[in-house]
Amino acid sequence: MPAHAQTSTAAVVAAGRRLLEERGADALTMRDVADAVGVRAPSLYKRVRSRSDLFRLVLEDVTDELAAASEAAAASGDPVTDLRAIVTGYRAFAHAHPVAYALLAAPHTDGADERARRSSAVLMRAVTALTGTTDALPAARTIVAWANGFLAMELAGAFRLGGDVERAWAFGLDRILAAIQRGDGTG
Amino acid sequence: MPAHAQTSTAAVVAAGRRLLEERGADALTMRDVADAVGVRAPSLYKRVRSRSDLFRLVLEDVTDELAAASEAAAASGDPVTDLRAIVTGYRAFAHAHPVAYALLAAPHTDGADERARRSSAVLMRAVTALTGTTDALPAARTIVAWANGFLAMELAGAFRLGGDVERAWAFGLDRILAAIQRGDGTG
DNA sequence: ACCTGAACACCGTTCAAGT
DNA sequence: ACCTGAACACCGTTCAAGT
Repeated sequence: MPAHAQTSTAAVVAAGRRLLEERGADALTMRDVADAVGVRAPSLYKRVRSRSDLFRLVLEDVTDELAAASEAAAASGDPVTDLRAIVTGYRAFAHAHPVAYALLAAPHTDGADERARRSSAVLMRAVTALTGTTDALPAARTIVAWANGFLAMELAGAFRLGGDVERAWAFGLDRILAAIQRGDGTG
Repeated sequence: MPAHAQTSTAAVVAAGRRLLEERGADALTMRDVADAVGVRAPSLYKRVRSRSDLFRLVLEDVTDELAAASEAAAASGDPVTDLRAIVTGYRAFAHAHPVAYALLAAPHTDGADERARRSSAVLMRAVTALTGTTDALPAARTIVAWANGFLAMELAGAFRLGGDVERAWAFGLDRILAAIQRGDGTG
C-alpha cells in the first residue's frame, strides 16, 4: 500500500518563505522546513530538487506577489500617477517583506527572465506612455535602479546616520519622474 | 619555547578577500582560508573572532579601497565632473570586484557607520557644491541609490534581456545629475 | 509512491595538549 | 604565545528499507 503524501510543494514553499522572513536566510534549513510541514528532511527531496531550488521557488513566489501588487496599483491611466503607485507599492512590499525583497536583487538563475519580464511589464507600459518608445528602456532602468537601490539601502540600515528618509524618498521620486520625461536628446 | 606566529590578521583578511572574489561567498570557509595562509582552521581564531567577523573585516577592506578610489577620482574641482568621476569609479570598482561590491549593500553591523561616512564624504562634498546644503542629503541619496541599484542589477544579470546597458547608464547619470540641481522646491 | 533512519562528507567552533 | 588534532553540534544530501 503506497504511503500517502504528507505535504506538497506549495506547502514546502510557503513554509520556506515563512522561515526566510521570520528568521533570515541562514535559518532556512531543510530540517526546519521539514519540521514545519510535518515530515523529515529527506522527504523534502520528493518536492524540491535541492535547498537552492527551494530558495528559487520561494523567490519566484515573492516575485509573483510583487508583480500582482504592481498590476493592481497601476490603474489610473495617467502614467505619472501609475508610476508613483507602482514604485510606492515596491516600497510598501519591501517594508512588509524585507528579507525576501533584499534577496530579489541577488543573481538570477536561468529561467528567471520570463518572470522578470512579467513583473516589469506594468512599469514598462507606464514609462513608455511617459517618455515614448525611444527612451522607454533606459528610463525604466533608471527608475527601477533608483527604487531598488534606495530600498536596499533603507533595508540595510544605510540611512541610520540621520536626515529625513521620507524626504529623500519623495525628493528622489519627484526628481527622477521629472528627469526621465525631459526629451533633451542626452539619452 | 613559544610557537612563532605563522600568519597575521592582514594575511587572513587578504586570503579571505581573494577566496570571496574568486569562488564566491559560500566558498569562504575557515578551513580554506586556513589552507591559504598555511595554518589549520582553529588557528584562525587567534586572528578573528569568528567567520562573520572575518567577513566584516573583508568588507571593511573593500570599503576602504573604494573610498580611496573615490578620493582620487574627485580632483577636478568642478562638482559635475567630480560626481561623474566618482560614480564612474564605483562602476569600474564593481566590475573589477563584483562579488565584494554586491555584498557591500548587505546589512551593516554596528560600527560600520564611521566608515560609511568616510566613504561618502567625497561624494557629499561634490553634491553640496552642486545643490547647496538644503538639498544635499536627499540629492546624494538619490544618486547613490541609483548607482548602487544600477550596479546591483547589472552584476546580477538583470539587464540580460536586451537593450544597450551602456546607454542606460549614460542616460541615468545624465538625467539624475541634471535633476538634482533643479532648485524647484519639490525636494 | 512517499516516508524514514542511518549514514556521508562537509561546516563553524571549542579545547586540551603540545612546542 | 601560537599551533594542532580530536571532537561537538550542526549542515545538505543519498539511499536502502519500510509501508
